[in-house]
Amino acid sequence: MSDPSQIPPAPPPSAPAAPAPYLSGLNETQAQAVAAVDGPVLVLAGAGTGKTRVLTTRLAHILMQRKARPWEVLAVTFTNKAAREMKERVGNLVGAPVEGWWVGTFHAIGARILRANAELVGRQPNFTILDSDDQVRLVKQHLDALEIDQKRWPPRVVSGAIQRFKDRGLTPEKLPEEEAQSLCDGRGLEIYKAYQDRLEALNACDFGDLLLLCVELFQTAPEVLAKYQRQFRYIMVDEYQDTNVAQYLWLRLLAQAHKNICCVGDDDQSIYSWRGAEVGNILRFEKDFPGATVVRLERNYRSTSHILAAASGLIAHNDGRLGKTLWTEENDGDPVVVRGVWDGDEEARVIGDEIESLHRGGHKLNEIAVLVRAGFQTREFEERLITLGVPYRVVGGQRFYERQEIRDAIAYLRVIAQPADDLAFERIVNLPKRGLGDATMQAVHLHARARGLPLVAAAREICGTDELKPKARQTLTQLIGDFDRWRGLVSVTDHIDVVKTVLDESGYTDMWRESKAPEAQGRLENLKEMVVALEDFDNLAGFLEHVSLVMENEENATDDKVSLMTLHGAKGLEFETVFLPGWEEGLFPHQRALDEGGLAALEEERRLAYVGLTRARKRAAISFAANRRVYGQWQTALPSRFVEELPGDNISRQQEQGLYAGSGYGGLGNGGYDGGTAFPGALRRGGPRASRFAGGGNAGGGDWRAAARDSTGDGLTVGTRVFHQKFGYGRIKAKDGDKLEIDFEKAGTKKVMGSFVESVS
DNA sequence: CGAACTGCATTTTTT
DNA sequence: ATGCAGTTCG
Repeated sequence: MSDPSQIPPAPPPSAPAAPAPYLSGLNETQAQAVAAVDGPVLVLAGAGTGKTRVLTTRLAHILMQRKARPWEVLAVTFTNKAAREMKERVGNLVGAPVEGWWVGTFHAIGARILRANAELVGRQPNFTILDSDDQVRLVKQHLDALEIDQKRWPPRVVSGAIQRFKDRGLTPEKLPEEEAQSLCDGRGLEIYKAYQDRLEALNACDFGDLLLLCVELFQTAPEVLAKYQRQFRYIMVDEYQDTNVAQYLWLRLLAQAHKNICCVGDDDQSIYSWRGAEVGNILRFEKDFPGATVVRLERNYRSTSHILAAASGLIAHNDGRLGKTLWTEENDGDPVVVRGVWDGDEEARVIGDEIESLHRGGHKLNEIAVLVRAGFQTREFEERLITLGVPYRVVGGQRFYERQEIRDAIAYLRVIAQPADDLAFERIVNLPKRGLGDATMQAVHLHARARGLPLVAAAREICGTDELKPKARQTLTQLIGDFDRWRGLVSVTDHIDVVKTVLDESGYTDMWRESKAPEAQGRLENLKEMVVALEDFDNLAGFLEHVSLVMENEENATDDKVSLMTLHGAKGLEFETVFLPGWEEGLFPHQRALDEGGLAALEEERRLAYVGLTRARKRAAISFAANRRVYGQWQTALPSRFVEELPGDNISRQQEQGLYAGSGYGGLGNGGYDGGTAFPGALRRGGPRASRFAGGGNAGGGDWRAAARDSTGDGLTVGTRVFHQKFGYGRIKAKDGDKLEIDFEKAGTKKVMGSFVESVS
């Protein structure tokens, strides 16, 4: 085990005596994390503390000190982006691209190991990797076959459940009875098993299998495990807080021999429990790896102290943290702006105006982000920014390889590369329309089941019989002949030409060319783009592997645009200015989290808030609206509890926009809306509904939070008859602090804040 | 086989 | 409100 006080570590005799240049500029704890090369290490890296720098420097250090040769180093990430960045940065530190080391996502590395040992887990090395769409379709087929009510058990849900089993390392054999019972009315195990069997028959793996089958492989073939254990002298893991149980098992098995495993993560940024991530993995690290060195990176290089303190104050409301105290030497900067606005329109308007004025002042749009809780929230900002003519991009929409035409094209390639790929075959057998409809396919399916063959093989056989109508038989024979011919091309022709030929001769391109659909042109262009993308690969197989594992959007981040994205999407990024709209109870924290997940879910929402705030370098502005249209209905909203959890010293409520007056809305005049004082030019543009709010006054001044507190104990008890500016008269049904549930005579039951109503009887 | 209709849900996302 | 998916009718 290395001594953390060695900074830099004493180099071995063969290395140069002077401290390596790549180590300069690290702070003390960072250097500690880099130097602690042997034995288990946990690096708790707070937001903005130079995590990636530590990770890459540590890797470079291991390589430069000749502690290991490149292929003895394993570095795992979650996203391809992170893997790419790591490769690039380590290459820069070392001074040349590093060849031969194992860097990649869990899934990519899992796939690599599985391909090398496929036959040990019932697959062939060229197995297909199914994406989530395929998974759902496959599950649907089984639900059909087992006659399970798909209203009660939608394929998406069942597929998700199976994925979650796999995340937790649960093979069908290990699935606890009650888990199996609770899925598909007791037939959960049946369907899980059937699904797994089908994957094997298809020579396919889903994403979960890439890890779970690896774990199985390691457990059933000790000599294979031993080989990898010996090989990987040093293992590094990024974003450890996001690992699921399967990944944890996978890592633990691999690290067993040398125990040189370094996990980097931040429990406070764990926001993916809903997709199987186990914060427990990072919380338990020291128990799992006794004698582990734990290094806390607490010096933040990103944010001003106000932003940092606001974020720290917020996250301090969570229990069960490993605990870090972030600090910075940055200036105070501006306090975090907290702004209450009348409704969602106004929120978008205010933020839009502010973006515009920052831009006029020379602020890069690239350095501005609007981070929302849920995807649909980007819409109002889009509309506003379009009106203002401010360029923006919505990060994280539909991905290129998920588009219909791309998936169709890929299905053709999959059938060629992998004749047993039934899913791909079914997708394109009648695309473009060839007259191979349900009747034909039913016959093929029947035959396939009877003979235990993949669909293409069954189709080939059935064409030799007179089972099909002559026309269908002829078409199917021709299609299979085409497949054979295209397959023959692969070995003799450039793969790009193969793809062009396939798209051409199959009639697929023509199908879109002749289509009158408005989006047809765009689809054709996407297909062209895909062909261009092929140039980066040596062969079809390589391309298909890329497509299944490296699906990503090629965003040209070079254009100067405002980023609109979800809080989840923002993790790992930073911006000079960050807007955080929609901090309202029910939206953020999200109602679903409050209803279903209990305290754990609330804490995860809080971590999400923490992630959002810590994205900001210089400016952060939180906002919440008193009224918001939800599913086409106006609803009042209470400020998020997270707003109240922010330390008062680090926030500033913008007086001039303060629509939450100290006295509440009751009794204020019925004069027209005054447009506010900060943005006099911005006229209310809302629909007819908006005018109903025109009575909302702006008393200015006052602390709305104080108002909220004061509102308790002022006669608003259950049963009291009250008046609300928007909803009219009603009676208090329930009370929780200053939050009231009121049965309104006209508007029905609503939750409102006490300061919004006045007692009337 | 395609168009129109109905009903329904609508957090977060990577591989 | 809206969009999507599944179903039903022409």
